[in-house]
Amino acid sequence: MDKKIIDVARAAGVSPATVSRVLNNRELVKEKTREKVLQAIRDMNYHPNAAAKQLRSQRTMTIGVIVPDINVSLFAEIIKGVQNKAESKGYHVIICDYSGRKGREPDYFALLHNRTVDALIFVAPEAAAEIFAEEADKGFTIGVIGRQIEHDSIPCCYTDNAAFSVEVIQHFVRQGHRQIAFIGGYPEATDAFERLEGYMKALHRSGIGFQPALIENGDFSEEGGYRAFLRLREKGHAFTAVYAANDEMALGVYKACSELGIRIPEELAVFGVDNNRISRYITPHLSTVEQPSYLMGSMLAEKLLSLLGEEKPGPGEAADSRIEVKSRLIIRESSTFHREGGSASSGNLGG
Amino acid sequence: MDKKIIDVARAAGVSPATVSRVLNNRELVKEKTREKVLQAIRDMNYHPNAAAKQLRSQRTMTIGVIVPDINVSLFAEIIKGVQNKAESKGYHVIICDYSGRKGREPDYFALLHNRTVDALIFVAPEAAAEIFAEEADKGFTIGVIGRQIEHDSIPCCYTDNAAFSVEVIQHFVRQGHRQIAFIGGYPEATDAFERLEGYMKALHRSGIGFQPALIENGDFSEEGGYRAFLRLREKGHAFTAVYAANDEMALGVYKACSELGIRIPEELAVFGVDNNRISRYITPHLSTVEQPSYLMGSMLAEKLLSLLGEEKPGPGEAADSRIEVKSRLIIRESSTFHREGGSASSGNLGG
DNA sequence: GTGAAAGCGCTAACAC
DNA sequence: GTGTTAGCGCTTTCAC
Repeated sequence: MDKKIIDVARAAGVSPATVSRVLNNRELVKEKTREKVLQAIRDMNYHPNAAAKQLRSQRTMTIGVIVPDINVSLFAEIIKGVQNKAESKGYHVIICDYSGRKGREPDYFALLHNRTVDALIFVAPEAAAEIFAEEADKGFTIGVIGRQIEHDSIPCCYTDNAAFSVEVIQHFVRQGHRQIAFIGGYPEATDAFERLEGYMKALHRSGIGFQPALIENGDFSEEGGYRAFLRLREKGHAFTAVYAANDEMALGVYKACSELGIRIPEELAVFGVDNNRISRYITPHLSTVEQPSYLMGSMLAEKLLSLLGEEKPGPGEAADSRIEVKSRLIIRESSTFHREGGSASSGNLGG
Repeated sequence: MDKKIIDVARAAGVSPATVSRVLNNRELVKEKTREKVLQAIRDMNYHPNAAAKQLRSQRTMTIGVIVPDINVSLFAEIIKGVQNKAESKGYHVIICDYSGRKGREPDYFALLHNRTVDALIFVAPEAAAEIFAEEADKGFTIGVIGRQIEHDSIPCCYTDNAAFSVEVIQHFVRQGHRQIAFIGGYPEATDAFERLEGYMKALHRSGIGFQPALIENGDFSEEGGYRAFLRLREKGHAFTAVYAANDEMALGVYKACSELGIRIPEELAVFGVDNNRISRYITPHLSTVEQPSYLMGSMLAEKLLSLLGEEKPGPGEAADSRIEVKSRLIIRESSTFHREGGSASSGNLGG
């Protein structure tokens, strides 16, 4: 078996309590004693048992992050942001990938219930908001990334999906587009929904108004975007531009266009979201929206960690921490072909 | 505070020991007693405290995975493989991303020393093999992915880097290439080194022999590949094909070619490794090698988990678990332009 | 088949 | 400043 604190204590000629004090630099310890203890620790290569420490101190020094898929760069970057911040404060991070397990998010609360983690960060655009509120009300420390949560003790870090979507549509309109289609994500995903709202708002402001026929849902996947695009075409309503709620679905549009011989951007302008690395390499380069994902992870982790440091706020006491971060449009070739006139009749797709 | 086992015991009218037996379905418990206990657990929404359980049982039911960068698809897939297998056996996974911390791998052994994890999986191509051996000899359970380790109690799962590299070069030779350059990774990375060995072996077998001037190291990054390619050109030794030890560096070659007006594959054939998703989208599509990354993660996790289940093998007792998996070439446009003749003078690059 | 009791290795009062 | 002691919540002999 490993060495324990009592062994170190004996070797240093002190009590276990003093060793503990040195280990956690809690109270003052005489410099000479501290040296002796440190030396003994080094000599015997002592490592405090994490479980015992956790059991006694009631803290695990660990936070969890729940993401839809670690193999999506956006989420991987968020994780790195969280991890970096957490490690700098002496915390560990445990990552849960729930790909293919939509709706199982509540399972992860067990990590909180059995005290495996001190706090949990959710990146779960489609989970019902109530499940978060319920846990927070029980006194658990949780945070959410990528969506706004209306709950005083749930910090969240998000970007204004509607705002940048308005910019995307305005960009299309400036290029002369009037018939603009939208491909959304899962119906329940809040971020995709907000992007749809921005799309409609912008169309309305531009005096264009929206056509229900120009809206389809993909499922955030390339294949879903591909099929959504084909459905849009089948409806026979002409359009000259497509705004896809993420880059994956935009790639699906590329695929369909390649099969159908539709030229991007001359015949169809395309815009995505996420700044997936592929968007920079594919031909033509895909216009997209960059979210500061690493920053979002880092900022929310910081907020949560500081919450863990404080005394638990009483029920109803506000944590007051909604962090909004800016996203920016990256305009590339796929959306920059200026159309003459821009009248409805210039549409040459659909039907 | 949360409910504890004694609360459940009281509610069910039994002793804590019995509740524990039900929880871990250890020994036989009368069906009726078990029902009562289960009901009480449900009623009070009881969750056993993980730290207490760990401290008492000396097992954390957690394994760790150390990867160079979670935002590299190859590693993300390995992780998913590990996670999937681990979860199916009731284990948690904790992931450590050491990007930008090359050489700090030994730090992660602390996870083992303080019993935060029961086992550790390393995906660390450039770490010194001795550090693993040292830990394994101390009785810790560790495994390695992506390289072969000559140590009886360190299971590993790897692919034959030299073998597929030979195939890559043979493919080039069949296309008529004679002057073939190689861009390696970090000098210490075992996988990149084995790819270099395969490259040299194939050249030798084909009766071509190798030119030291045609070998440069990148650092597995796009930028590194870019610079390595420029260095190769500066040396003035003509070549018509490049084998890059990973796709990232191949992308760097693409970038350089684009700037210099070199056409791929007509003037230069390119081959990468990893089947990075971008390789399928970039123009021209990049030929590459696909490693079964998810499978590697899953298989090694299974091996390690089964090791944890057994009694610790005595020192010197073999775990006997080197798992070799097959990789396959994916030949795309970047390497399929057949050259006439194939004489040395047909080289038109370099100088 | 079930209960009593003894710790797992550590930290936090509380003494001194 | 440092030592003593009492648990944290669970599992696991050992009785019965």
